[in-house]
Amino acid sequence: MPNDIRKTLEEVYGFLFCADLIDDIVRVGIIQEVSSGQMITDVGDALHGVPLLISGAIKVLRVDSEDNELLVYFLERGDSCAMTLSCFSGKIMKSSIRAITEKDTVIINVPMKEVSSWMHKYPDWSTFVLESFSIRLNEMLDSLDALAFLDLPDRVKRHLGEKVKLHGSTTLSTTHADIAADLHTSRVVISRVLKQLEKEGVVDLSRNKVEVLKY
DNA sequence: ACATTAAGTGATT
DNA sequence: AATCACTTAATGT
Repeated sequence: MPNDIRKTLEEVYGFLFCADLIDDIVRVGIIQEVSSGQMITDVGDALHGVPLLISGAIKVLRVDSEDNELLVYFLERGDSCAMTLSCFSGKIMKSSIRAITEKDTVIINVPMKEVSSWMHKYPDWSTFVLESFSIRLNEMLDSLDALAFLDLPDRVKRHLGEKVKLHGSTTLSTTHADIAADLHTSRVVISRVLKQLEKEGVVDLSRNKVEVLKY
């Protein structure tokens, strides 16, 4: 099994991390396999380590006082979470986001104290941390733009496009209510928007399924 | 056949 | 674009 992990790690992170760093990750990392739709982290949870995504996808959500959600961005293979990376002091912090698996997902969890020493030990690691921040920040700006500048039909289209890319399929197993939750709106308005998109030939609708025809 | 959950719709703000 | 109140349709037991 450890050899297996090493191989996948090399596959996903090999071009970023030197062999020594990969050795260290294998040594201290804890493999976590999570099935789709599971909440991994909630707002207020203590962050004990840095998760490195091996496969699958995770959606990162913001939550309001009434427990309504808003999708911030997705994390994919090779990504990590900026939230946890920000604690390189080694101090344990609390999460300000909720993380839910979008598909069956494998992550390798690195304890916080290791991570902080790697910042000095491995230039590869500090580069990875800074690059991750940069990517996350840009993704967040994209989401902010969508939220501020796009009307709902366009936001729905954008969201569907992202899901298609993520799942590698134009057939999405999702409900109108799920989409509504991600976009922080109500199911009724999503149903209406989707109906309109169906008339325009953009999607094909059936129960628990959205077939994306144009994106 | 019945209950449950998803989706559609008109009216109102 | 949101909410209410209700209907219709699909699916599981």
